[in-house]
Amino acid sequence: MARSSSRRAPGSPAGEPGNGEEGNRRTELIRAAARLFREKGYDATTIRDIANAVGMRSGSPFYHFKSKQDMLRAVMSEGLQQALAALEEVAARPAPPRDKFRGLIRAHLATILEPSADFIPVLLYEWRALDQESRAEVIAVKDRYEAIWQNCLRELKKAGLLRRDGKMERLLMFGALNWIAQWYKPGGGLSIDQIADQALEFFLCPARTK
Amino acid sequence: MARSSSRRAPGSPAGEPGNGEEGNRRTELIRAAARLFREKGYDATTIRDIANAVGMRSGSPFYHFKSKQDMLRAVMSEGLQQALAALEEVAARPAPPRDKFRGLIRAHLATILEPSADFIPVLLYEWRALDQESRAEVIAVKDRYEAIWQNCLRELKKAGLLRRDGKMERLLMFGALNWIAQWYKPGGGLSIDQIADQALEFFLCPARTK
DNA sequence: CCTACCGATCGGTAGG
DNA sequence: CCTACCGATCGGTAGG
Repeated sequence: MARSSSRRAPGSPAGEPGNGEEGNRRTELIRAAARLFREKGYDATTIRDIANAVGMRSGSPFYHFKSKQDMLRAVMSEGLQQALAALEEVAARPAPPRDKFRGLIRAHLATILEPSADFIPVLLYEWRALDQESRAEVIAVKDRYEAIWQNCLRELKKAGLLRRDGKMERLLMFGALNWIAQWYKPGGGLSIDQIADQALEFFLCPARTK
Repeated sequence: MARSSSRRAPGSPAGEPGNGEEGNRRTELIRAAARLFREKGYDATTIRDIANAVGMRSGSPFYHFKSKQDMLRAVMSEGLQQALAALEEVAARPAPPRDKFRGLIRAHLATILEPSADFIPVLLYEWRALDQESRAEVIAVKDRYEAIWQNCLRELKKAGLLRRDGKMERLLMFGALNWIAQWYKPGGGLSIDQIADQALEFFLCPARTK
């Protein structure tokens, strides 16, 4: 029952009357937590940091979350669900393998590189801070996320655009893409789409790349 | 002056008489710190954890290091210097571009995957925990480490084994390789050399890969 | 390198 | 959602 508040659209404006208020405060807290967890790490972020970021006092976040761990779980779980939804939308659109692959790369890079897209970087780099019990919930969604990629790799191989389509290749690609979050600065030299194109060219076989 | 103790060989046995004792205790502390920083993160690791790991009481590490930050700096800085030495040894041996590239990959993977090789993973994943003042010292060594790779990429391109040899390609490769530290479990299915060969095949152009 | 300790800060709670 | 607070723990130090 307490979970049903997460059904509300996360981006809806705060000015509206009715039961939207509570969900908006919760969403504000999750966003602030995601940003701080990414910038300073889970352990270096205090409840007081998060509360201050949304104009609350130190005890008040516990009205919305039962613990700091629960905030981390929410950041990772809800962030990954949004990322999966975006990826599924791309995967559902019919397209040749190479175009679909580029779409997946773009969606993934948007998820980890766009300003205020802190959720998945937190998932990637704060995983060990998540309690053992909460991990299964996230892993279940991650499996679906990875399956979409593995399907795409299979199609690419069938089309002769990739030499191997094993788990190893998927992990090498994920590493290359996820690492970008470590050095990319928004507003720098390259746009997300330009980076996506360069990664695409790096991953695929040159013979039929055009 | 205080730094001169780091000249001592880090692996020398502890049983010997003379001035070797102090350096060995310091080395034990750095190793324990590296392992704990990697497992739990810098902020989640306490001085007491590190002291206990080598059989000391909580105040004693401060006889060897002036602060917890100083231990992190030592882990990163001395770890990277060792990694650079290993990489330079490979780079100095004359070999065709493809073989040299495989040698670099193997050296790098050994540095991040071998049991008790915790130093560079700490450098990679705890960077933000390092004080601003200590970063320059590490960056200077990192620049030399990266220059070796960039040189090798240039030779690979000249030999027609690589399409592009820019900074972007180096970063994509580093990401793919460094990410392996996130999922690799020693004693699992693949050896480090087998992983190196698969990565090599993934990175290079297929036409002349054999 | 140990004993004994300190000030600061942390996650979390009671009661409203 | 705030006020006021608590027990626990932390990095670090003095003195030996």
